[in-house]
Amino acid sequence: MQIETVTEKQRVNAARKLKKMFGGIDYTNMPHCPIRDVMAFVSDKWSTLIILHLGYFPVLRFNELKKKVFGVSNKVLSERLKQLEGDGYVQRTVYPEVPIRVEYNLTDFGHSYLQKLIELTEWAENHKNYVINNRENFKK
Amino acid sequence: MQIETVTEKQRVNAARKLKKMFGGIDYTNMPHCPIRDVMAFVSDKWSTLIILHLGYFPVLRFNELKKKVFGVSNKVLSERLKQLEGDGYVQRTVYPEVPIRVEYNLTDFGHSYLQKLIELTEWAENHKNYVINNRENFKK
DNA sequence: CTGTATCCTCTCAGATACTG
DNA sequence: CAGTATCTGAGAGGATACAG
Repeated sequence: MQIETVTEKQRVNAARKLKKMFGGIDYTNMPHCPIRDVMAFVSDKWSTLIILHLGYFPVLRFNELKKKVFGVSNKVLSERLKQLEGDGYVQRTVYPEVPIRVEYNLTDFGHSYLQKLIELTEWAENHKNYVINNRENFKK
Repeated sequence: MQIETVTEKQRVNAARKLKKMFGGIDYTNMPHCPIRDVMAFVSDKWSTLIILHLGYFPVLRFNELKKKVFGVSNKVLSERLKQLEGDGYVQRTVYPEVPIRVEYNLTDFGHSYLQKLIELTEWAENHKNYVINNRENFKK
């Protein structure tokens, strides 16, 4: 697979942004690092899967999500949905019928995040084989 | 904080990409989902921190990394570096001096990934306060 | 200096049963 | 249907000591 070259201009730009990110960090006294908070929140497998699925299926109910997001347990799905709702990514709508019906969909903010997530997923898809290849050769 | 609006065009585009991603998925028989593999590999806290640091400091030795990537243990740092090397993100160079010197730096592929990571981190930085705000209000 | 080996803790998540 | 409650196990990761 061909790896697209990162141009000099891109690298300079990256360096500038990194400097902005790292600039204020004091390694000797760092109760919590902003970058770290941010990465922790991005890096939850189930949350990202939930958001991607709600991107593809605009509205889903609890048990529909449970089927789509294969392998997730009641507990974790419930926890993550509450968290995603609390953070503003997901809207939860209750229809007080019998039996009760609850629908989930992305908010505008959720869609904004979805864009980033798709970009990342695309990148990963495109380079998956390259990584797998490397990994195989490295073992030898 | 102002959330930038996701345009209709962007949403349509996202839907198209999601369709491509989700299109081939059979929920009834899915030993492993490609999206999932991909997300798992993206979503390791220590790996992302290592890559971001190697983006900012072009070359780092083992113990330097250990100081910068605050809180990481020998074991985990060593594991992740081996993995990142094996996958092709990081180059490891040994100088057989006494005492031995080992240097780590990003490969071109690593820089390509770094670009994506920075974009994501920037997004997260920009929306951090919005999320924290939501979270506070949700508790009430 | 750059790791590896070992042990040990402790969280997270899966399974199951149950409730409004 | 949409979750909550409880229990349990696996496994990730921290601390420490040690090796090349």
